[in-house]
Amino acid sequence: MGAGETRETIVAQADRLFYEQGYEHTSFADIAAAVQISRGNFYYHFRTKDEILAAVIERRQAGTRVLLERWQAEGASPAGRIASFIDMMIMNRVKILQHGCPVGSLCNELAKLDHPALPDANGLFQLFREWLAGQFSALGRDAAEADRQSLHLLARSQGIAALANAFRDENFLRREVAALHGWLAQQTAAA
Amino acid sequence: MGAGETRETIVAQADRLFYEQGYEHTSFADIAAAVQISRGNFYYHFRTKDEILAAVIERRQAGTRVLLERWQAEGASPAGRIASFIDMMIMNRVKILQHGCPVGSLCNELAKLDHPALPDANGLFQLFREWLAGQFSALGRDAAEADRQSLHLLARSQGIAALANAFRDENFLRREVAALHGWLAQQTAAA
DNA sequence: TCAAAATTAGGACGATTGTCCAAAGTCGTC
DNA sequence: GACGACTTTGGACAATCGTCCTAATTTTGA
Repeated sequence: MGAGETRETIVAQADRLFYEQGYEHTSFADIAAAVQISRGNFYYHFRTKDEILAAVIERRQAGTRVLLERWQAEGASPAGRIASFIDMMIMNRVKILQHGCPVGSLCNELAKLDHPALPDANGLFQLFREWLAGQFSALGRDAAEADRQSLHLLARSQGIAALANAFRDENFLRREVAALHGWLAQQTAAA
Repeated sequence: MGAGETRETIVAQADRLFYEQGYEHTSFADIAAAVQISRGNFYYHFRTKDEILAAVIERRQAGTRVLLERWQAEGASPAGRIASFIDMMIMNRVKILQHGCPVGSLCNELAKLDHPALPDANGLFQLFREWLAGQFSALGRDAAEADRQSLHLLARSQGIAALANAFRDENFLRREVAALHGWLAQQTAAA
């Protein structure tokens, strides 16, 4: 296996484990076992745990950018694109019920650890924030109001993920997603 | 210092540290240093880390019950009591901006750790859930609808705390709290 | 006052952590 | 086919973790 492939596998497995078990709770041994390589080889690709965290965050940012670009290209209207964001919680409902929001839980953990990579993790929120604000702008809102609505939608989503995870309640998740669609329809009509 | 006082001090400091740094990231040494006792004395009061976590959760539950009873007694109406819950985010805004919601972040962490105390931590959510549902019932909702509105409000609050913490944005927090009051007024009018 | 009980101090323990290294293995290239 | 670069291996390392024990100290009660 080439070095690039091994590295990519390591980052992918670390990404999954950080989501499922948390960053600090996941050890080098855990990742090495998941990738089925020795801890020494692990060190060849990443010298510190911070390095792999940075790689995981970078990977998530790249994935998020791809996702947003797809929604941008496939959405027929700004409202339709925002609806894609909302429906993401339905698409990922199984994992959300099990492990919460990957962005929110990571930022929460890194904040507690006072970890230097926290701003990069918050950058994931920022990607969604700016993209959503762009959609609300396209709906006719001025920049400040578009940002406010973007943050409102982000917050609603975070809360839904947090409580759906705590109560393992899929009905609640679907109900709140429907409510968000209703809110979006109101915003569209008010434009 | 009597044993009861020492124990209480330990739990109080552990409570604070678990909130500020997270449960797993806080070591016995950290707590002992905060209380200014030796680790050996620490072990005299709590034999395992799980035991102290259980004590912290119990303490938070007791504190929550006191808080809810005070709101129950001091609130002039169900809507006023719900407003007390919403305003809690303003009262605790400094800590929320710094460390998020104590309940949400603890449940999130324990879920990742697959910790046996997770149901007890979720019980903190349940206390608010049932109390809020009681208020919405007093507003005339049937039990199922009251529970749905309770969960909706809880989720909104969780999301607000999560994003206010991530972006360290007090204006956002105040704005969303105001929006929640507006939502509450709508619910009251619709009763 | 003095022995018994309760409390505290300080260190030892095995396990695990992140980090690091030396040696072996694998691969493409001349 | 052999050389040099890249990749992998398994273990060593110091530090820290939760846990536990024994001895010293303080408090209590007769």
